[in-house]
Amino acid sequence: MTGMDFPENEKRSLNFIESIIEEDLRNNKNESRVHTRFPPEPNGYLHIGHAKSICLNFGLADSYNGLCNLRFDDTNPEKEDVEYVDSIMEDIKWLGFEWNDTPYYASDYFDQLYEWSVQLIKEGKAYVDDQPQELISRQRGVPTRPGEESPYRNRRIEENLDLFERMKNGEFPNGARVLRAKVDMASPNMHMRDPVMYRILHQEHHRTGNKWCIYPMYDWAHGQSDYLEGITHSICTLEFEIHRPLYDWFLNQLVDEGAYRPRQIEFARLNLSYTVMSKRKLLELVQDKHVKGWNDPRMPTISGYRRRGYTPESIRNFADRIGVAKRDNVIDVGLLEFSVREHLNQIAPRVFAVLDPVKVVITNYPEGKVEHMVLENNPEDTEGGSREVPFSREVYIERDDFMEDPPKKFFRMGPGREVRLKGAYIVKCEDYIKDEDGNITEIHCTYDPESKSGGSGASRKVKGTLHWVSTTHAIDAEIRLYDRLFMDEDPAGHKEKDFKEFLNPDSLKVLRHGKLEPSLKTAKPGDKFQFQRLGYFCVDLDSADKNLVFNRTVPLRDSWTKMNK
RNA sequence: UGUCCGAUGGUGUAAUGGUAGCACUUGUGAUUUUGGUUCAUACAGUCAAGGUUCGAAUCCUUGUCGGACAACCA
Repeated sequence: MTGMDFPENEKRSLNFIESIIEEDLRNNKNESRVHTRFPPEPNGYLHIGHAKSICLNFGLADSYNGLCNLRFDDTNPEKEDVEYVDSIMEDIKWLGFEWNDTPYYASDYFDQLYEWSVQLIKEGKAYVDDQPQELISRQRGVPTRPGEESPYRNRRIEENLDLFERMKNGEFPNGARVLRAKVDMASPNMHMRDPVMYRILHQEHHRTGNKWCIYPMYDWAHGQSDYLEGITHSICTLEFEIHRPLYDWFLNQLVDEGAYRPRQIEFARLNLSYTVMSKRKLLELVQDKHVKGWNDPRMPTISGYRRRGYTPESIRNFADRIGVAKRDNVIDVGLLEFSVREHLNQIAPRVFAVLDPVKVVITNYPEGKVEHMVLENNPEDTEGGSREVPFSREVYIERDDFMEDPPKKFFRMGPGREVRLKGAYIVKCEDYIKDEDGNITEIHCTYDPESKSGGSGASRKVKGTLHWVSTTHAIDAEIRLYDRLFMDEDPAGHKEKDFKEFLNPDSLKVLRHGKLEPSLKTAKPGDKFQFQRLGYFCVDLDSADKNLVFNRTVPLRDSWTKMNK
């Protein structure tokens, strides 16, 4: 793996999974191998929650010189699709990870799983149940009381064998029969009450086509897949904790005591404030066209963040910061944004862009004169170089940067005040013009020729510094200021409500006439910039008219707005 | 009145019987050609009650609170 930005010398303490692994290593368990896996179901795009799991699984394999498989958990053809398979592989690569060997698929094990099922039937540990779903569910009962055994539970082995084969051969319709493991109907753990191993599903599979019409359930497929791949540490989220006894039960039926076997370890999934991360809900947003696709920049998907301008490094650093534990958590989305700013601050060139322009005329600056001001691209990057920005008699500044009657703590332009136009001159506001509605249409300034940046008189200090764009040289661009899409502060708390009530109506604002400095003319899709005082922006490309379009990745940290609250 | 899991500053996460540390947030200050960045500094924590121990966030007991589990989803 490449590009992890952790200082080598920094001593990192172990999280609880690392502690478990190190103990296994000390005990020489499984020949001291470390082999993890990332097992998404290809039924949606990866989101920021998956990023945590990816960083964990691939990161662990990396730090213990082990391997990490990518395995598609494709046991339910009703929801799955190759589009998702492809996007998942793309997103993992983009995050900077490489999976062991080739991608693996649970569907590659359908034959082996079938064979093992036959073996369990022969051993009297599995049976075919003819009852309808509702009845089976009712017999399972409630967690506080023992369940009731199915009348088919003690069916003859030969009959089970025959029925199971006929299930496989397609002799029965969907839902007619299931194969169940004979575990314990009285177990306080509902998952142990004779769980379903196979259901009948006459449904084409995106990889096995029409070969199968019975498909294994998660519990019957997952641990066995881990075993077949030589996984040592099967790391999953907390909701599978209660499945672990069943995970172990199945393995115990197939594997001798003391032999190699995988071990399931659970951690708390990521919850992000203001962010909905349920695949079901995200799918609904896509299908109902609230967003333009899974990679809409407002989506908390990996591909959405990528398009919005997040970097893989920042997401990996975020994953490292939030840590791993078993306690339920809600991480402030501000921490993700901090991680993004932190990285973008190092790599993104500063440029001038004016989103809400008002014209400034420098009355004592010669008409027609143009000076090319030299500006540092990035003060955080000594090798970032510099560029020339044309300056002339008329420039745009941000409407917010002028106040007719400014309060004391406002450092920017106001009548009679002096400010510096960054990289150029100190100007003084002499006058301004308003239209009949009271809107300011033009500001008149004079400039101090001695104050040119880099010149002998440049040391004079003024309170404020403004960004600007020469009116005759400015280029236009569409600039999208994305806001948080979801208002859902506690995703877990509102699960019964329609989450769409929490959609933020301001989540997409388009400013069609941003004025940009001319160097941006050559910007390419994916290029990232800091628009001074406005935030970090990433070039999207509007496929329709090839106009320059910028997505705001994240606003700057803004203490000015805080001061005014 | 089931089983399993969890509980450390506002939010997260370390300390594995021996100094409760780190990050984000927040406050203050310094630097600054953007009020950003950077740096310094401050505030703030072991759910409760017992027990074991020279010593407990850590081990034990009880309680409280929170989460997960009753799909032919994963």
